[in-house]
Amino acid sequence: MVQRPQKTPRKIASQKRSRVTVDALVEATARILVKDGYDRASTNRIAAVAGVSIGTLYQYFPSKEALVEAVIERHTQELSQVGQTALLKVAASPIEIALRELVRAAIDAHRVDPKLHRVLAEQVPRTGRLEDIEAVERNALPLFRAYLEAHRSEVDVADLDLAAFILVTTVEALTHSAVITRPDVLADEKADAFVEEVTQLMLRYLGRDRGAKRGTARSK
Amino acid sequence: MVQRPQKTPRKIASQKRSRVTVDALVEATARILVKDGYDRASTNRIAAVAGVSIGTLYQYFPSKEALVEAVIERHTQELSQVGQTALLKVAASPIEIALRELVRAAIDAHRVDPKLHRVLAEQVPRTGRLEDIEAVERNALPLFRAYLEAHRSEVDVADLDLAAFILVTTVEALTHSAVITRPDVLADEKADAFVEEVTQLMLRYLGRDRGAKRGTARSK
DNA sequence: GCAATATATGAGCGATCGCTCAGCAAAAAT
DNA sequence: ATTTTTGCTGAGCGATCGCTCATATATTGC
Repeated sequence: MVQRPQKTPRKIASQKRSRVTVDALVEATARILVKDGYDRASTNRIAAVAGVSIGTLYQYFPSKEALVEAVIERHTQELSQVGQTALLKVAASPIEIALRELVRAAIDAHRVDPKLHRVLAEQVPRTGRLEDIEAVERNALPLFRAYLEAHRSEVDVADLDLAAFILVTTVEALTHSAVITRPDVLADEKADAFVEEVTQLMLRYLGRDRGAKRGTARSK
Repeated sequence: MVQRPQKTPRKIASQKRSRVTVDALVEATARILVKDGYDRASTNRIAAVAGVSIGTLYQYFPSKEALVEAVIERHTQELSQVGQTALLKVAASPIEIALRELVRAAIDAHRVDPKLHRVLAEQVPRTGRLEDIEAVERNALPLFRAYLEAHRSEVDVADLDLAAFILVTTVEALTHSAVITRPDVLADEKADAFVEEVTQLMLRYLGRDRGAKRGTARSK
């Protein structure tokens, strides 16, 4: 259990057969993480579920951490993809339109694989190379900042960096919390209200939509 | 390593001597968590640092999880204390004053023991009884909701529950992120600007301070 | 076909872990 | 003073873990 494993894999998958093996290992890791949690996700078990021997596992992943990192990498890519696609789509739209779409996208992203997302967020110790899962935010922040910059005239804030940080952090936290611990606020009829509230939170902060009539078309 | 330990301690500290022991164990656990991380925080090591035998440890804590839970409990209490005190202090103040104070309090709370806070947030697997560290939020939410309710006339939102959830989650996420991953935004000169931005985010959302002059007295 | 290379196997090592238990020591009750 | 209760000790058990390595099997290049 002492951690003095390699830092790099001994081999890199080159033939098709081995690429299949690598995929199976990553997929098995994800499945076990979801089903049994991080602590019970032993490398022996992962190899067994992937249908390969433990030795094979260590051909391509130098440590358990590397395996989990691959899962995080894959998951993060999927999330970021949703976000980037959404940002591209609304790049030319005014903030009133764009922010609403981005909030929707953030929720969609968290729904890609919520169970895995939860495990990664709650159980995987962030250590070494996976210091923070919030790599998604790191990806999203500069992109969103660029959007704000392009729409500078619609936006009334002193510090764009700070504003981008605040908004990205806020949206991530709210969608995360909603998906993970408050599924009720995302139930069918209520989901729109939630999107609307978060959108308003952002719009008003940016100095738009001030004094808009409120309390209409929102229930409870 | 199989997890079939007791669920309750065999003994409960009754004499002063043993209460000292219990304190030492909790304190040692916190110190080791900070210094070595969760994985290396073994019960044997904890007992050694606390200066008691491993057997004694298991007199008062049925499992490693119970020990960590005690640390979380203690830490959570301290945080909640800061929040509750602040809320009491501003209970009668208008939201323009109160929210700013609450933001400050949230930052202060996260500064109580940031290193421990970080370890608890990032490394401790949330499993079993410690499903979510965000118990702080669970404590804060009803209190803050009550404050909003008492100031209903100053607030223009349709759904108080939803608004309270959004604001509490947002403030927690922003102060957490700032303290943990962006200490730069809390540097001396900039801290006030950060407080101000977060306060404005909340105030504007609640329908106050619309159309206020911005871009003054804030730098960069 | 045959060597060379790439891939896969799995028994098992060394380390560590969480935890138990039989016995001893101090404190409280009698 | 003696018994009873409470607190403390630590060697070591059983389990599991991450991981290595000697060996075997596919695949590729010639």
